[in-house]
Amino acid sequence: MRHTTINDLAKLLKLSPSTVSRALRDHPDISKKTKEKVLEMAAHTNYQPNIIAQSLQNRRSNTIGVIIPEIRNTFFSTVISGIEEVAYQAGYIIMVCQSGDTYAREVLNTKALAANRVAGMLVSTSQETTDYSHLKTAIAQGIHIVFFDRIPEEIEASKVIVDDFEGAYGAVNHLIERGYQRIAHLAGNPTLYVSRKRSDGYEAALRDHYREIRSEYIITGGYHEEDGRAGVERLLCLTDPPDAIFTINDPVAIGAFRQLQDRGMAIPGKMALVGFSNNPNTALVRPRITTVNQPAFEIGQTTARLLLKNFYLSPEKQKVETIVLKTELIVRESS
Amino acid sequence: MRHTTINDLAKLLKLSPSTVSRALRDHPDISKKTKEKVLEMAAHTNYQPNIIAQSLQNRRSNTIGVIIPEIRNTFFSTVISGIEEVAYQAGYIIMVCQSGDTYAREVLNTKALAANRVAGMLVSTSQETTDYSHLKTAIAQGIHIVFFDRIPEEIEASKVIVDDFEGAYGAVNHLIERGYQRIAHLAGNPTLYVSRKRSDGYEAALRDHYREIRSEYIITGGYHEEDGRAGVERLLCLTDPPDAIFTINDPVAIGAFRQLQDRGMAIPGKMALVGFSNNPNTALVRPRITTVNQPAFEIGQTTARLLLKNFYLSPEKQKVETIVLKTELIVRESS
DNA sequence: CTGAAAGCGCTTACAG
DNA sequence: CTGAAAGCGCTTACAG
Repeated sequence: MRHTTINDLAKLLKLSPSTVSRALRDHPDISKKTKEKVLEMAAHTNYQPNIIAQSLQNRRSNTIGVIIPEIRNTFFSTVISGIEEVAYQAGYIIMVCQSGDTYAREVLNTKALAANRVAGMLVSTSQETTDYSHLKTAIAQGIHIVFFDRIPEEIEASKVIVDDFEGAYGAVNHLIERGYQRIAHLAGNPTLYVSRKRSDGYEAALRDHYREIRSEYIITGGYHEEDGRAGVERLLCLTDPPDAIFTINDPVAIGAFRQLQDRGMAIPGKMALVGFSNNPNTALVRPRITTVNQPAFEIGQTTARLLLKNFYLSPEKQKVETIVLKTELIVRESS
Repeated sequence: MRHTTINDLAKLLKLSPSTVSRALRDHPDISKKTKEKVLEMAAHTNYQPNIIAQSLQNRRSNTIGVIIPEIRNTFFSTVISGIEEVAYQAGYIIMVCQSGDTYAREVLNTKALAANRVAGMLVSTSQETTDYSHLKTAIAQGIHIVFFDRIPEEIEASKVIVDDFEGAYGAVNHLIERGYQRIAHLAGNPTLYVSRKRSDGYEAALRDHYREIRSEYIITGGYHEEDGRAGVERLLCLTDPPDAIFTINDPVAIGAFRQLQDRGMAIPGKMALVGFSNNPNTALVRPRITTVNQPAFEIGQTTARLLLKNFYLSPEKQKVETIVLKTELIVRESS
C-alpha cells in the first residue's frame, strides 16, 4: 500500500481532484454533503496530504532549519527544545544540522537547508566562521534567518542574544567583591562575538576596580571540557598563578573544575571558579559552581517566534530586530 | 532575488530545461561543452536544485525523521549525533521531533513526518505508548521505520537495542558480590520493553543468588531526576530500608544521588547506587556513580545505517533484523 | 546530442 | 456548487 492521493480520492468518489482538494481545505464553495463524503473517505483510506507537493505548489515549506555547533552541548539541546516547542505549535517541523563547530560543515548545512527550501533558518555559527557569504547568499535567496547566541555582527538580520558583557562583568565584579586578587579568564575564540563581549566584560570589571589586566591571565581556547583542563594547566604553570578563574562557558568551567580537582586544589580555597551558561552540571558537582544563567529554553522560543513573526509580515513590514535577554549571576560555593 | 530554477538557466542559455537538467546531473548523453556552459551558469546564478521538487518527482525524499522522548536527555542527544553523522554522510538530513514522552505528541509527530514524506523514521517510543497503530499505519504506507532503545515488541521491524537484561543482571550481580544485602530497584514504566528487561535482569540476579525479591523494594516510576528523588524518599520510609539501589537509568540515578546527598546519607556507606546509561554526569559527581554503559553514539549510527541499508534494497530483499549492542558495567565509587 | 511532452501531488484562477 | 486547465520545479521515456 502506498500513500493515498487526492486523485485516488477523486476517483473513488467520482469527483474532480479540484473539488476534493477544496473539500479537504474546507473551502466555503463546497457543499456540506460533499465535504462530509470527502472527509469520510479521506479518513477511511488514511489519506494524508503530501506536504512535499503542497510546499512546491505554495512555494512555502513547513520546515525550519536549525544549525548549531553541537547538539550534545546542553545549552544547544535546550535551545532546540525551545525552538521545537514554538515551531510545533505553529505547525512547523524542524530540521537540525550540526556544524561540529567547523566552517566547512556549516557551509554544507546552509546549502542543504537552502536546497530543501526551508521556510527559514535559525543559526548559531561555528567558532571557525569568519566568512559569512554562505549565510548572506541564503538571505539573498529570500530565506529568513534569525541568529542566536553566536551571531555574525556584519549581517543585518534578526538576532537573539543575552547581555554577555553585563553577565561577564557581573561575574568578575562578584569575584572582586569576594576579595579575589588575581582573576584569570579562560576566554573563547575572539572571532565569536559572544566571546569578545564576555572578555570585554571581564576586562571592564577589572578596569573599573583599578585592577591590572595581565595578559598571561587571559588564555584563549575552545569551548569544551578539554579546553578548561588545558587552560588550568597553563595557569598553574605561571610563577604567580591566579586565585580565581572566570570561564567563557560551563563546559570549560567543568573541565577546569575537574582538572583542579584532579590536582587536589581546593575550590574555592586555592582557586575560585565562575562559569557561564548555568548548565545543570554546575549544580551537580561539589562545591557547586557559580555561574551566569543564560535562559536557553527561552532563547530558543524567542528565536523561533522572531522567525515566525516575519513569515506573516509583508516584506516591507518585516523588520530586523535584536532581542537581548537578561542573564543572572547564580552564586554558589565555588566562589 | 528568488531561487534560480532550471527554467531560468534554460532561458539564459537558450537550451531546453531537459538538457539543463541532464547536464546538471552529468548525464552521458550531453556534450562536454554544454555541460561546462550549464555548470558555469549554475555557479554564476547560485543555482541550487529544488529538493522539494526533486523529491516529488522521484517519490523519494532526502530526509529522515527522528522521534525521541526528549532531546535534552543526554542519551538521546548523543544518539541523535550518531544518527546525524551517518545520515549526513549519505546525503540525508534529519527532522527531529520530541514526543515529550506523551502518546498524543508521538502520534502527531508520526503523522507530521509521514505527511512530510520522509524516506524513513527512527523512533524511540514514549513511555505512555501502548497502542502502536500510528506506527503501523506509517509502515503500511511504505515508510521504513527502525526502532531503537524504546522499541515496540509487537511490531515486526528492524530494531537496535542493548542487552538490557544482561546489563541489569551484571549491575545487580556486582552489588551482591560487593556484599549488599537489601538491593532495591527504581524501575521504569513496565509498558516499555527496556524497563521490563532491566527489571527482569534485576530479579534474575537476585534469584540466582537465592535472594528474596521484595516487592516493597521495587518502585515503579518515571525516567527523570524527580522520579529518582521521589523513589529514594519512599525507600527511606520503609521500616527495613535497602542498602543499595539499582536505577532504571542515569537521570533517575542522579536524582537518587542528590536526594541521598541532601539527606546526608553516605554513598556507598549508607546506600550504594548503580545507574544505567553512563551519562557523563555520573562521572562528574563525587563519589562517582557506578553505571552500565550504553553506547549511545553507536546506537545512533547503527540505527541510521540499518535504515539506509534498506533504502538500497528491493522490497523482497529487505529483511527485518534486531541488533543488540553490548553494555558494559563501569564500576566507580558509589558501589 | 538535444528537445517536446507527460507527470510527481497538489492548488487555484477561470468557467460554467 | 463543481470541473478543466495550468502550473509549482523537476525528471525521464520517447523522438528525432
